[in-house]
Amino acid sequence: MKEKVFIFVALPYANGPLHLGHIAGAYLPYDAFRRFMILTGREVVSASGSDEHGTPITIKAMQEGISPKEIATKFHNVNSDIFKRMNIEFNAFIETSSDLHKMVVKDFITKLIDKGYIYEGNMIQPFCPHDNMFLPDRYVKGKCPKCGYENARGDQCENCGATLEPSELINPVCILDGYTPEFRETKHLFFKLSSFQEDMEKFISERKYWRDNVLKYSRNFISQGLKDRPITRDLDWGVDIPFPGYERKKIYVWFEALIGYITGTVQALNDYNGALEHWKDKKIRHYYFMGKDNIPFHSIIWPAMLMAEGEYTLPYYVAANEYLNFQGEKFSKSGGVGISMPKLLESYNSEYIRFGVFYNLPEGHDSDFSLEEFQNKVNSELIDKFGNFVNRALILSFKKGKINRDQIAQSQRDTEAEKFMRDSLKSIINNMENVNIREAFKVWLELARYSNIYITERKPWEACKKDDANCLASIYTSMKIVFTLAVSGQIFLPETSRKLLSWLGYNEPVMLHEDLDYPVAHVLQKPEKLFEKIMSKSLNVSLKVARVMDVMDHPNAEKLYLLDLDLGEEKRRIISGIKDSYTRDALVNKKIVIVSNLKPAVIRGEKSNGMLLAAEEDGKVHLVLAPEEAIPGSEIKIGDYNIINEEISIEEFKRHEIVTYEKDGDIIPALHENNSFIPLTINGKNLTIDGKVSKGIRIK
RNA sequence: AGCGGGGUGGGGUAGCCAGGAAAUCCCGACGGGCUCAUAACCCGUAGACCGGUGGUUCAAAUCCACUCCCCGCUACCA
Repeated sequence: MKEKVFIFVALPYANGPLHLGHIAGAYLPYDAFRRFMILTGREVVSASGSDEHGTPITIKAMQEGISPKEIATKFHNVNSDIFKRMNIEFNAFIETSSDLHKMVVKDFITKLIDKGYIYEGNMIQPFCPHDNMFLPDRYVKGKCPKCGYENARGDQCENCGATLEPSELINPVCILDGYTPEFRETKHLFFKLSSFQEDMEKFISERKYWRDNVLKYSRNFISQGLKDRPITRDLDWGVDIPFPGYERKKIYVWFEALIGYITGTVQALNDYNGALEHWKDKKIRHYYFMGKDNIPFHSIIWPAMLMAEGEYTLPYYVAANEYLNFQGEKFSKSGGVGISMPKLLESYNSEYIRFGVFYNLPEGHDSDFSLEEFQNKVNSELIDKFGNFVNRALILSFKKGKINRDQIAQSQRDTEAEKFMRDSLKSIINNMENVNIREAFKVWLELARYSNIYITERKPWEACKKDDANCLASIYTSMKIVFTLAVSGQIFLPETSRKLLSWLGYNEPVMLHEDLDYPVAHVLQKPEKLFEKIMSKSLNVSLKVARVMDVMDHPNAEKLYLLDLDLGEEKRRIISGIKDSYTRDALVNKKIVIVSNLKPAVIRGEKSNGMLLAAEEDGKVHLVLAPEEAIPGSEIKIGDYNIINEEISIEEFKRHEIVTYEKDGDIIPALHENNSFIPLTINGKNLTIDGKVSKGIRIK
């Protein structure tokens, strides 16, 4: 009978599209592990879903004038699509606003109430009379009573680090509308987490095989003493509470989202009672994947909830990853750092993205993702090393025709290569078994590198001219390695592996085990290229031509202008500090160049949607100008860069050094990179600089 | 302020928890080889006193103490 395994991933919050950090931190490692479990013969049930309730979604909905459900559904669909395109698969991907989930939660909580782990208590909560709602602690800000910092949040002061209650703040205000909140007493249900102090200590001490980061966080969390936690909130978007007197409240999201794992199991098996029976089956191992911020919820709180429930199986493994940063900074949608998955998928093949993430998996510690390194690694390691070896072997084998195992006698070098291959395979399996996905991946890649050396040393192309024995043995051994790479590669690069296997005549997934059998080397059709190299480099800087329509003085700033710009289809207003160098009349109708994908900024009370390019020398500003015939709104070309047009922060823009550069006697703007200068052009013509400037001046 | 991560050849990294001969891999530089292969592949050379100081040890990039930098989190977000 097949071993059963449950694999879960933290539910993504449905208030925005996932970015690469989420994918690397949880979903892709999960997907590799799930594929591995299936390929090694386990019967897998896996689940995740959209976490759709909670205040942030209701607020976003209010701001956009639509219902919370619409927001949730929108991002549920966006994220489902991302998973599909990334080949990240689930047996069930639920929505927490579904009837099924509400039913599961209700049953779960009822059981906890019956067993006495839920009690009623009162707490003082800030209430905004203007919005007519209770506010989460962090939605209140005011002066810190400890250090006097003006912008302290209701839960903690960022300046001195003090943990606060919203009611302690001096002059508290609601961050949504600035009104002063009232403090009202409100009753809530509490989960008796405190009664699991000893059980949790024991639970954690029994899980020495977990990763260090998880153990550290968990021990730290427990040692501070487990406190009871409220599990209800004064909200109208969430799961109802099956308890009299709570008709106008909902379950707090953290409590309810965790129960989504049970909902997911029910949905995957399509059998309510059957799924719950499986949850009671202690022989089934439960694996959880998540980012590090989610550790205590999965290593402490959820296990405690399960202990309270009494019958369900506790987590076997909690795999938390660290963070993937983007070019040195944390991914942040709102801060304009990083690229969203939809954009990334527009530019790159999902297999490349998977490769790039596995290569840099933030398993033991934070790691960094930069587009440049990503392309470099895809080109040099995936395509040059792996792709090329596979291609060499396939072509040799295709030309030679079918080779049967009985036909060959391996040389010592062949046996040595085969041993290396076997050891690699064992190591991949072993590492995957212990959820060391990064290491497993490295071993897989190392096998490809080794194999290039092997095939170069054996020179089948030469051997085949002399004697058949060496020719056949070396080709057959090479193909054995290709087969091994393809089979084990199904974990990481499913499409590439599927393609490879089909060329070898395997049209179904091939199960993974230490004694892979490959009796006949036979390449059915002339092999195609597995990969195309990433040729164009990407740059997330969108520069556009803009015609100045009107110029006004900034109402609250002496040195600033407001410029109304014509960008073809679009009109924009930007703010610029060029009053000392340009009069209003000198500006009107000029064709200037702006950074169009900058995150809008508010400067002295006026909103600026972009920034113009100019060089400043000796206090005088020189505008970057587009040729007279340039069409407003058209995009500037920067060498052969592929321009990604995604909102960026000013800091990120400033990393790109645009300078004045002398070419054929003219001073023109160019991007300075790796000691070379790439001119900015439009329709093949260089941009110009207004007035006389020296070369090498920074443009900003 | 608290918590977390990091400082290793020109750039990016592995190794550190379980200390041990020549510190890994990719890019880049230089020289050579090969031609089955996707301007690939293979070999070789130069280049790192492993942030600093002190300690433990026969032995430290690796353990301990102190110290100096960097970055992230403590806003909705892994």
